[in-house]
Amino acid sequence: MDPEPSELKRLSTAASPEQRFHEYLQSRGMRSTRQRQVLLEQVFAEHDHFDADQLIEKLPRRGSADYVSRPTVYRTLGEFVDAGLLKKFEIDGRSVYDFDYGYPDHDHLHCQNCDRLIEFQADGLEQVLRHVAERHGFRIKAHTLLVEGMCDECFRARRRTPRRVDRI
Amino acid sequence: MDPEPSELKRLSTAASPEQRFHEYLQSRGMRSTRQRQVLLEQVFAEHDHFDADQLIEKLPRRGSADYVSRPTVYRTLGEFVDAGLLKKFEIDGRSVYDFDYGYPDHDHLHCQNCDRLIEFQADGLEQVLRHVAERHGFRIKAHTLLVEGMCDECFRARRRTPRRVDRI
DNA sequence: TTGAATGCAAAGGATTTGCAGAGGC
DNA sequence: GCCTCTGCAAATCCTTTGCATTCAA
Repeated sequence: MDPEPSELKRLSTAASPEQRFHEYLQSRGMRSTRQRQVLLEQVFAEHDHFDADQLIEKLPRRGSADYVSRPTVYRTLGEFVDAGLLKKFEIDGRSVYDFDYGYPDHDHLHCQNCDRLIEFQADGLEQVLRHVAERHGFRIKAHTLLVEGMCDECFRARRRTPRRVDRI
Repeated sequence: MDPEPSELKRLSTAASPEQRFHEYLQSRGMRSTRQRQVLLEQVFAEHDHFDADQLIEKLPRRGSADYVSRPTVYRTLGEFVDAGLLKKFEIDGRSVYDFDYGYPDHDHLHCQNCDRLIEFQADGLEQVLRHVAERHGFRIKAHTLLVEGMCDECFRARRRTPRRVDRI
């Protein structure tokens, strides 16, 4: 789950994530608090997938005026997902958050060797899904496609100096 | 996560899951115990995805001669995955096990309304993935495609008697 | 016989919740 | 001032682990 620069470019969109989130808050009678601001800024400062702990590491520490507690981080991430800013999925039992707003649709390759997450855009996928949905009368809201395997780097490295990784 | 009869037919394969598992055990110097037998039978008695709790509910209770403890259930499910009999993925933070041996490749539609998991075979998917793998020099070992949305039944039901489901 | 496997109890780790005080609007 | 939000501490939920005992080979 090591963050790395995304290959995908940002799409220009009507509203910024900040604007969109504020609309979301207003429409629900929710308040714009310091904590929500801090998180909004930190999350959208970088454009990469992350989990709760990785986010917390980057936040001001306990004692700082901008400290945000762990429960609030979780609560707010849930709100971002609700607001359509982030997408959430799971790898090995932990939640990973990924950008869903102002980003082109994409999925991930997960290297079981180095744990890296690599974004990709699968050309034909949308069509395949549309077809499936039609056949089953299913209304698609979202999808997560996670491909497990070994990335190119690890494959080459292993060929040079073979070492076991998975189990015993 | 309500189990329901699979639409997919069983493929005839060289060895039965039982045979395959015994080979797996032997090749690793592991033993064929009563608990592993009980689990093997219960799991392959039905051909449907399940989680640990659903499996445990169907097992003999504490006190029975065929009782299997929770830790052993988890340990053995891991062995089934290792042996290539089951596939494991996650929905809402809990592990779901699905048949991987003697079954055609398939993925799932997950209805966010009734929580049902519907299997499907996506025709073009394999090709799409092969293409992605090639482009990224990625060696695919497995994939999980989970499509979230609303199943036909729920959609129709809701149109008749609209009721909110997701949040508040 | 002997080392692998099990059950028990307890630990672990991520995430959530109850609640009293703080703070937007 | 009212009602939402936050931080704290503790709880929850699923899953794993340590260890003494049981049991397959």
